[in-house]
Amino acid sequence: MSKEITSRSQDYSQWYNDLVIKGSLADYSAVRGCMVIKPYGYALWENMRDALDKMFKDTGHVNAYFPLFVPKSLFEAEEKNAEGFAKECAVVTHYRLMANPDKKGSLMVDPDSKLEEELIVRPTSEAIIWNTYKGWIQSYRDLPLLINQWANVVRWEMRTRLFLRTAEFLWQEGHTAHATSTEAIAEAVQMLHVYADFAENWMALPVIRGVKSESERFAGALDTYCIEALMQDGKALQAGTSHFLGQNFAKAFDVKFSDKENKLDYVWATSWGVSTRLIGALVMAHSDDEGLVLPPRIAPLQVVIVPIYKGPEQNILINEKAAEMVKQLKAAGIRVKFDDNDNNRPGWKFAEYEKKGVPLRVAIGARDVENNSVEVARRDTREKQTISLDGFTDTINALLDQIQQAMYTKALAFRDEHITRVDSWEEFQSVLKDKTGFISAHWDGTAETEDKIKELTKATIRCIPLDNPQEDGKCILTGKPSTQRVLFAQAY
RNA sequence: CGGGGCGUAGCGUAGCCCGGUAUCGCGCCAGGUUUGGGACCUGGAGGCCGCAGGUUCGAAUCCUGCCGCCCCGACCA
Repeated sequence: MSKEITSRSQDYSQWYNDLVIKGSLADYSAVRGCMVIKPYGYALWENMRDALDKMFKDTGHVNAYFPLFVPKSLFEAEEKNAEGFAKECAVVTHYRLMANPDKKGSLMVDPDSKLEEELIVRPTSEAIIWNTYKGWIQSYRDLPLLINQWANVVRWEMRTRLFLRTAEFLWQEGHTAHATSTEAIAEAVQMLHVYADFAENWMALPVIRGVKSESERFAGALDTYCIEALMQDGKALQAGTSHFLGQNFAKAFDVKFSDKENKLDYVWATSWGVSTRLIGALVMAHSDDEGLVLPPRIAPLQVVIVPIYKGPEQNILINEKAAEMVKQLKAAGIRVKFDDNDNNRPGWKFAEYEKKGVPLRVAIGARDVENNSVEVARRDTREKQTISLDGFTDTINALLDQIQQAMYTKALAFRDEHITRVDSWEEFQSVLKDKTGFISAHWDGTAETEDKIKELTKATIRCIPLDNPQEDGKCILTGKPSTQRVLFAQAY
């Protein structure tokens, strides 16, 4: 990692934007606060989506789709939820345009097309979904209801950043209904572990599993479980959340079921989601100054083969060899591209695929064909080695596994180095300022103290880790008694 | 909504203070030589200098208004 990104300079924003844009993941769009996800970035998202989707299905969930628009009356039904999102909603008030009589060639909203009831563009779908579930659930036999949807949502943020906080983003949201509180909590926790599993094993991104403090909790939830990751600049990023919603939404939308004893009760709910923000996490956790570094398991391209030749004879010879390699790799399920584009020279291609974070680059030239070998360069370490074409596919597979593992190990080491146990307020401030990262410290458990710390340092409680060891201590700020340490950090 | 910065070719920019036919790089097009770490040569295309108004013989440059973008705050379950 370079000095540029270890310090929290003002250039960090620029560094991040360059990675995303020059890595061909996404770009700013003509719509304020919204981004265009480019084909390469979308292919990455598809790989992430497919892996997650399989994990959801393996845990018994099915996919469905609900409307983009939420009538205001439904939106406001769950009071806390509505209040939490009210300040960032896009609202549809009219359904028609007309020619502007005062300005030729321009359109205006037709005042006669005003909607009787405004439609909220979903910032999240609890309301519309629970209104639907009301008609689907009568008996304990209808439970549990385990549904996920892949969708876009809109949150009208004042300031946006590519992937991390855009006005519109893609995500999945699971919404489940259960007969008992215990079962719903188990579901919320299970999905948290699914997310953590995905982050660690697919994205090579170590995360801390925890629960949010009351003031950081999802609006309308009784508990918010979360995974928290650490970025290379020492700031934390909430990478996924899973909420135990209690009976709040069931009560707001009157969703009751008869149990085995024919007693009526409200159902218990969860919701959980991860978004394209994960791509931002990926970029900030692994990239270096040469560009993106993508973990092999989700990289759109795992291997790129670059031919190096002088003259058409060599070209033909190398192309034949490369075609053979591509065939072998594809047969082994490896995502490979042979870049035989003659417009760009090898050096240009090397740099290009490094920016895009392709895990392995294979260079093949005349001398390689002669030696029955190729040169392989790892993106994560930038090491090059010459390998034999005998057992080529196995070697590549092994290298991809090694890269996946090494990226995780490296990120984990960085993360662990940046969890600091702190017992004094002075140290708390100096660690935040100089070392950055997570701080494990005692807290008196009050929202007032949490607010005060945020005001003084911009650090918030990221989570209370699951299975957090209990120990007596004194609050870092107030000195009041505390029973456990919690994790603080400045966050995205 | 406050504070700062910026709008000049597809992208990145110089010129603005001190007014006089818009600079350079990348990219693009054509041809050729090249190809083991972002090649080179030659030729070429591409501009309402953010928009509107004003001052002036003359405005990218000065003045006024507007619009847009970026950064820092506020905001971000």
